[in-house]
Amino acid sequence: MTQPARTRFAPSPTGYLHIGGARTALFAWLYARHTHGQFILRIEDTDRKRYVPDAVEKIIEGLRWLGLDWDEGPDVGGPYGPYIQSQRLEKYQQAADWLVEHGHAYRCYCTPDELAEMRAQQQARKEKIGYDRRCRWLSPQERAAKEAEGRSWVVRLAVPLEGQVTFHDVIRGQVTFQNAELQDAVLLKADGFPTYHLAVVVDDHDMAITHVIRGEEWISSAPLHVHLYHAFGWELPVFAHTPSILKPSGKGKISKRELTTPDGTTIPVMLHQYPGLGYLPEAMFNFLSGIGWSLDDHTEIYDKETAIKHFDLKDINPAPARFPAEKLDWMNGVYIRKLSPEALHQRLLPFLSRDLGIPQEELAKDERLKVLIPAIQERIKRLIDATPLVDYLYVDEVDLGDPLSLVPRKTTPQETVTILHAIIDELQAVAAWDEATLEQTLRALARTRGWKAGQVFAPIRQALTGKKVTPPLFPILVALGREESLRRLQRALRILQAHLEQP
RNA sequence: GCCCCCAUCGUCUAGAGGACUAGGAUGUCAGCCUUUCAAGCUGAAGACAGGGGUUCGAAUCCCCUUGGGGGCGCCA
Repeated sequence: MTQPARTRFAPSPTGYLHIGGARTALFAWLYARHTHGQFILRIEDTDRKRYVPDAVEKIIEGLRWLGLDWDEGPDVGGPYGPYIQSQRLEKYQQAADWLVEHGHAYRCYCTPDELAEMRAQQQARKEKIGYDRRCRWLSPQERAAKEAEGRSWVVRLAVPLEGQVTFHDVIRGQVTFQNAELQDAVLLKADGFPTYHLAVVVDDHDMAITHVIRGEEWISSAPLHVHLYHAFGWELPVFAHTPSILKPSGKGKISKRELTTPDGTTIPVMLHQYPGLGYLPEAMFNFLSGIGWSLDDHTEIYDKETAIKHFDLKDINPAPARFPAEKLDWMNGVYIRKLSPEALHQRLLPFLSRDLGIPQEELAKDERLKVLIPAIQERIKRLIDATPLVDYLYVDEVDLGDPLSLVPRKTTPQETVTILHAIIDELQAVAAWDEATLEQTLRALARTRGWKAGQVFAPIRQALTGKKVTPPLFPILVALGREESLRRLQRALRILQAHLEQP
């Protein structure tokens, strides 16, 4: 058995949770649960300029919807709190001071304007872009002078000038960078807030995180973090840089607040958009876990417990993946079909209520709807797909459109009038109004009169719903009841006849 | 431009030197079923990016090329 791991998901509240972030969180959660360790939620709100007020709330909502839970976090507390970085500022400031005192970092007095100017010059001379370390070599006297001027300063990491750093990544193996390629990154900003680099390292160490699981966009700053761990004399955590999820087009990774178009259709990339479209959280979980990881060589549908049992970081595929949107729809359909009719009924209520403008309580009691649930269950991929399959129940008069739409293929309008008459006669006389009896009766009618079943069914479908595509007829007849069904059939017949009598 | 990561059917993936005639899924197409549409079942087409090595043997190891992704901020 592997050692219990402490993993964390550390989103920045500069926006909402997107698919890629959710999948990374899911992997970190899976690994914590797999090892019977802990999963921690930490909020990295060190960028005051880009802070989005309700982002934390939305992110938490999204993670919970997905079915993730955390042992420690801003909302649940824990022994290593606080779990919000803006509440831990002293820790970072102390850490930065310590680094400066011990020669691992230095104060830099350059202003943003000076830095911009420096970069512009580097660009003009086609030199490598990056901080030229001018403040690293300042003499004590020069420093004293800068401070006397009252200039503000940032703390920068003094990276080794030569040699290389190597770290081990569970899903990529050894990764090596030349120190000469590294920047003297800012650790503490002029406003006293830490940058990501300082804050993650300090917090991951403080919170006893054993596995740093994050998106692959962090690979290039990992060497900086390794140097920080070394400077502090701390033990390195295990790194796992998760592959990014690309747009369905394959061009670029999925980014915040962007809707992507594969071939005309738009696909939401923010997690919070999915519940409202009628995707089930258990389907979403299953689906997301299957991007960059697979249970085995043939299992597609599995629950959380099974995933936990099989999951391992080292099995993550390092290659970036496109977002396979079509597969999500298929999988969501699978999960919808797995629901009991009662459960599906419950989950459908908010969507139908919204689309039909009918209070949920009213719909919940509607027996007609219940009759139709099993029939629509295998016909929808998302919860929002149900509305057009039941909306005809809730209209006073069906919109028949062109009266000739009542006429089936290979049938004349006159013949259709005859068929409708026969249907109405038959249904008025039918002994019991249940699916079996109705089917028997109508099939018998077709047989004795020499009509194809479709010639009888098509006009009924059209008369009752005004649609060409609907769930099966008999549940609809039962749902509407004898009286309403006949009323709609008679009205359809009248309209067709009237149409035929016109010159 | 420089650095890093990556490379199996259209797409998501299995594959850790011989078990590969490269497996599963999705999507597509066809057939069956059938009252429409679905669902279901059957079947088909469909991939190791290219080139060099290493080895008795390579999808699997190494190198190069190409292609994709990421990074190069007082953003995370």
